[in-house]
Amino acid sequence: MQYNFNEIEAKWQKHWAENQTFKAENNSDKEKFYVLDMFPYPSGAGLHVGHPLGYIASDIYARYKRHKGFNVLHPQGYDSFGLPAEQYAIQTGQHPAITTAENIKTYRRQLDQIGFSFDWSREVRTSDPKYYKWTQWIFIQLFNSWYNIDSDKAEEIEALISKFSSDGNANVKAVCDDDILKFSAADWNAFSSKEKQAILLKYRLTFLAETEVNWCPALGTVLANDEIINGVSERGSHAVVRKKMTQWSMRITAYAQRLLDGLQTIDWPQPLKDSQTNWIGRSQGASVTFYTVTASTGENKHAIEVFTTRPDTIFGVSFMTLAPEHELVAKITTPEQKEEVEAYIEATAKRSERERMADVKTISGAFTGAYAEHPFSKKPIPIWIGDYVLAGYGTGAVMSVPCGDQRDWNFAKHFGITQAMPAIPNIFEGVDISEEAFADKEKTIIANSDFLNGLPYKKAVKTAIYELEKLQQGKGKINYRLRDAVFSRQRYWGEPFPVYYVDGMPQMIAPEHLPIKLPEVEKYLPTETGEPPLGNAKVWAWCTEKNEVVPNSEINHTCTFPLELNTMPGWAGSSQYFNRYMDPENSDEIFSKEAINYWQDVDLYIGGSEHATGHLLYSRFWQKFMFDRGFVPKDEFAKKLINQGMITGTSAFVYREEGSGRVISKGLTAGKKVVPIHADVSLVNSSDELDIEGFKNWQSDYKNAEFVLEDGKYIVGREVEKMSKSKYNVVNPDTIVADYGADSLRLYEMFLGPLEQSKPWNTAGISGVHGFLKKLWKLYFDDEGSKVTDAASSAENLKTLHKTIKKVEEDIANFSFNTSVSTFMICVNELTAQKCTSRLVLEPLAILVSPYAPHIAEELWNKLGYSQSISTVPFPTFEPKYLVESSKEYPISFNGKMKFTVKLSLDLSKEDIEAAVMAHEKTKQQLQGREPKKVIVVPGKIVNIVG
RNA sequence: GCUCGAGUGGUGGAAUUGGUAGACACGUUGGACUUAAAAUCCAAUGGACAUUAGUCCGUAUGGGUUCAAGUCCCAUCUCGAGUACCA
Repeated sequence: MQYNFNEIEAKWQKHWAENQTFKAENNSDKEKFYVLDMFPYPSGAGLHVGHPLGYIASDIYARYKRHKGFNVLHPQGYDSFGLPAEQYAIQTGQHPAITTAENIKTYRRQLDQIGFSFDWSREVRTSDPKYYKWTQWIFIQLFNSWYNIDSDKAEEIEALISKFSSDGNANVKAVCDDDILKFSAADWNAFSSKEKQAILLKYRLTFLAETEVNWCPALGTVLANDEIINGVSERGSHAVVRKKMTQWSMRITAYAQRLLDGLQTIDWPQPLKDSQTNWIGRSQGASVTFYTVTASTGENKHAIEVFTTRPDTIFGVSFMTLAPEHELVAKITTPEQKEEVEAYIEATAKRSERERMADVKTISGAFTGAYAEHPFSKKPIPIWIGDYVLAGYGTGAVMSVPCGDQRDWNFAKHFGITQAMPAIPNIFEGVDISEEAFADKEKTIIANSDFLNGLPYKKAVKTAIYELEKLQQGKGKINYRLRDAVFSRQRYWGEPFPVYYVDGMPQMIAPEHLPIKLPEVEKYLPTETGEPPLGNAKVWAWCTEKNEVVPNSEINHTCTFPLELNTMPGWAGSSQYFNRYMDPENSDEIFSKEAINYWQDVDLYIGGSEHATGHLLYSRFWQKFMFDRGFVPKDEFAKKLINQGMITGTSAFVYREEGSGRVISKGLTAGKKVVPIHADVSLVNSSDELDIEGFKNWQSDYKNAEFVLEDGKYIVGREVEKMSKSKYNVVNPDTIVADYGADSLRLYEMFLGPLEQSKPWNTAGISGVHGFLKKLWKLYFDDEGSKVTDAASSAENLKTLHKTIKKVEEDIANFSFNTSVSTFMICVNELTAQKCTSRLVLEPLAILVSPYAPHIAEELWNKLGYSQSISTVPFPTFEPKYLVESSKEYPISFNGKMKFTVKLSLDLSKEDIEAAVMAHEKTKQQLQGREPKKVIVVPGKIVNIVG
């Protein structure tokens, strides 16, 4: 009987689908286990071999947990809103929903043929109105919440309103906009409805704000910082400019500290935690207020607030620097300096992000002519502007301490010739600052600083803050780099907001009327007036009487109002999808209490590290919000997370000689001017030899090109790059599944190397795992049929089996799937050599292999006489008694170098071992009469003879 | 620049708390079977020297700790990922 993988795999995939083998129940006596993959964006290119890597790993884990008796939730779905489908729609006019549905079909077919144990009955698609109804619902919950600093959590806005009407806002401590005026209860009650709404908007967790955004004219959309790579859009590499816009924003900053603290409670990779920590960017210091001094005219003093991590260096301040965009610049600049300052501001505004990044060495700035007063010495300090100070961080102003900060030092040196720039004062004891600033805060004490003299860093910080507080010119402060997240996108293919506008004020549509479905539009581009694509919709108004979307022509601003034209960003749909899987068909609630209380949270989440500061941070934010409001029982959504590494492609290159146009084999290119050109990897064999005819047919430009060969062959160059269509290095899983089977693909992807490591794809080695599956098959069958007997298993058989059980369980616990594949190979090699046919060994072996190669395992199980699926059969139990050894091959080392081994009983004492080894003939030979200085004996491990 | 990770045969990689470096595969070479090929099976395979026995050298580089270092410490180099003037 042959191992016919195509037939077997099709048979079992059909069986699993028909019997809903992997359907998870929301109530069970079994313990729950939730294994989650990052759901894919269904792109038009389909899956390549890199995509399934994480899915195979999580599938092995999920299947293993089923064998261990858990009720496993292992869902899959699609993150199906996104820019590519929209861009395709713009180009072709094809509705993104159609493209998306087609792509999903391809993905589903490709996923199915790999034999994943997904519970497809729970599939979600973020672009499905049944799903995004709940994304809209969460948005409404955020809108109806504010962050109470006293209780340190989000609370209902109703509670805030009743506080306002009874006490005003004086005692409310909230995370909110910072331009809120104080009002009493009487004031509040006297406000108009619109005034009240405007004030509440400053408190809500999702709110409208005028924000400076990254505007990409080519895409007609705003991009998040993490969607911009090297100053251009991640997708399409279009130019990006800064622009002010009214946007929906999410008050993620309210959660900055809790997002940091929560990292301590979850088992996520350290590099990922580090990158979230850096992204949140907590820094502890002080805010200090400086007042401008005005010359004779006696104008108003202006307050300039700065944030500093070094209040201890307050006496080292020799000038101040404001961001060119700082609002005070225009107010304080003197008439004499006006021209220079304005010229500088204009020049900075012109510099694109890209230019600023490419050129960080250039120091530029301008003097405003204004001075501030030092809070303690009362001396005047010149106020400069410079683009090294960022408007978006801190207060957009810094107190410059050139002796303690290199950028301030550079700035002061650069402008040292102007009269406005004072000489650099040194406030550090015994430190030379003539060549560079001294930023090491621990290694000195403060000098030339009045009451701070002689104090080390920590004490000086405390004292400085204490004195600033006395003057009411400063206080200790914690600053975060994290900024509120912009939540509006000027796109078509995203979730519409459940928002309409009455008199310019946003109103939420009541949850019972959700979902608000995306309207049809003729064009997917922004409108000619610069409005988002939904501005093209003809039926996009909200009637408050009918409670439905009606044609725009009915807008009368009394009962029918315009709807929001922006849509939500990509991360909206992915920030709670893991909870929706728990109860995806529920149309009354986002999920039932029973479902969320049963499943609780994700036990294992596998996905790429590129989501570290996007999806994974936003999801944690929404989860904490959902927790505060009592919707979920856990404030972290995933206990454990594993980052799978990227599978890179091995690109192939041919070399075209400049001038002649000849295509030269790699070995002959030395000393010639050649341009490397990507060749499709399918045209190259495993010895790097190019199929020249194939290449000519593929690239007709080279139809008549002359190919210069070495030894009669054209050898291509190889380079490891990210797998991508444009690099012609994509390997499709379909052909591998057709040629070797899904089980081979699964084993091979695991066998390639550690899960978390990135590694190049190379199909050459797949014959190894395929050969293993054939050998496995042959343990059970020969040409006549089944070989399995009821014969007793030998001690040797059992030793092999239990060694394997032990190792595989350890490997799964460590996500070390590559080594368990090796272990299986060793096991099968040994059992083959032992001619093992015992059912007592071969049955457990089939179960062991089942999580990794489920199709062959099902078939073997079936042929062993069982009618049920192998998928929930208990995992074999490791029994140490089969591995007990009575003796050991001791490695005998001389001065740490292993020379030979001696087989000795493990019962021997240290002294016995030493005596046995010393008496050994080879020992005498090694020592050649010398007397050893020392003999190290580690029973069970090693003997080392020194001397 | 900063943060994190990694450097082991021709290749992918293994070595769980310091204790036999190179498991398991791929590739290569030789052999068996075959008219031939595929498939399958057997043997060899880190390098150098040595007919055999064996000797020496080997985990990016240079030091160190230790009876013993791929593993621990210090310094350096290279590569990868993230981040971008964060006051």
